Amino acid sequence: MDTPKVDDAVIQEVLDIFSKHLEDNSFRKTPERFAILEEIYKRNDHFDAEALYIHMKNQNYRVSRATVYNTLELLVNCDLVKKHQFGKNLAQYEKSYGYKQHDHLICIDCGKVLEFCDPRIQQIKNMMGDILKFKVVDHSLNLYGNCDGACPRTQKKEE
Amino acid sequence: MDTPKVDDAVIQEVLDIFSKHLEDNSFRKTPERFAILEEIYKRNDHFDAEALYIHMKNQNYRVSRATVYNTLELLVNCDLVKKHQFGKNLAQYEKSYGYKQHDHLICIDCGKVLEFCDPRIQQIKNMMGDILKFKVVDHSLNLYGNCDGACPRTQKKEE
DNA sequence: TTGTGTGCAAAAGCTTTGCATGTTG
DNA sequence: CAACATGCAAAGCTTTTGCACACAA
Repeated sequence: MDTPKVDDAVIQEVLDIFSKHLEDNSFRKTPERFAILEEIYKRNDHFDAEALYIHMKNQNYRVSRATVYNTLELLVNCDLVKKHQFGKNLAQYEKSYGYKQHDHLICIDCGKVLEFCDPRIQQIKNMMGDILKFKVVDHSLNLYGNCDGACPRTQKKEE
Repeated sequence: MDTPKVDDAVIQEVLDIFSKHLEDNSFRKTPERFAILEEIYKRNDHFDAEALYIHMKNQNYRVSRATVYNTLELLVNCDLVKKHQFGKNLAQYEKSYGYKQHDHLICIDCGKVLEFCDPRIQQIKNMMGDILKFKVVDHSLNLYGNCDGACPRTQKKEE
């Protein structure tokens, strides 16, 4: 729910995983790719591509939007980053290594995102895959509502 | 799962509901709004705004994209149409009156969309709402996978 | 008659692409 | 050194907005 491990050990692990993924697929190991992965794993929130781009710029990295999008796709492909669409036409991303599967509850008033886990999702995936003859490889469950008293009505109070 | 009722009785019902909704909110009853609703209820598939716009044009209605988007929003607000995002940056819509709640299974290879119902979703919504102090008003559950043997690999074979 | 709704086209916002240059393998 | 990745800017696509005109109330 809070304070995920952001230590250097985790960052080293994901860098290694990414490095191997690039190797296995004959993609090149560029400094930009590793820098982007590292910055993502120093963050703890959900972010969009533009925010990540700005963040990289602020850290004085010389990157382009194209590279940010390109790298995000690579990271999604090797399961180090997860991509979401919380109802709007704007992709949101979050790091995913070392976190257990979870889903999201989104406040339609203030945009706040909470996370939760429920084992019944896995059961539903298995059952529906069997019944409908689908090989289910992924899912997305979003609950929409509002956080009532706690809702600041403004965009993202705690940032 | 198939052949939903598309008879005139249903269309009349939704036209009445929409009419009342417009009245209650002091919105005007324009021919465009009713024409769009009617065309939506003659279809049985998931569609995007552009496809609906083209469809209206082909029927020789004189409508604009602005009106299509405007009307879709009105229809979503009064629960006659449901809006989805199946992973891509493109809103998909479907009529929702008279259908029981259902979720979707999307083929990542051919884009085919299947529907299913599972009561456990409702349980999860209730439980998570209680635990996290959220008033859950809506949800979206998409399962992604592929339909293997049945998958035509091409976009939407049956259209 | 008044003001909301519409059509049209331009603008906005997110993402992708083209091209010349740089850099990895 | 050859091919791929990058930066930059332009283009693409979906959706929204501005404005003058039409029409519902």
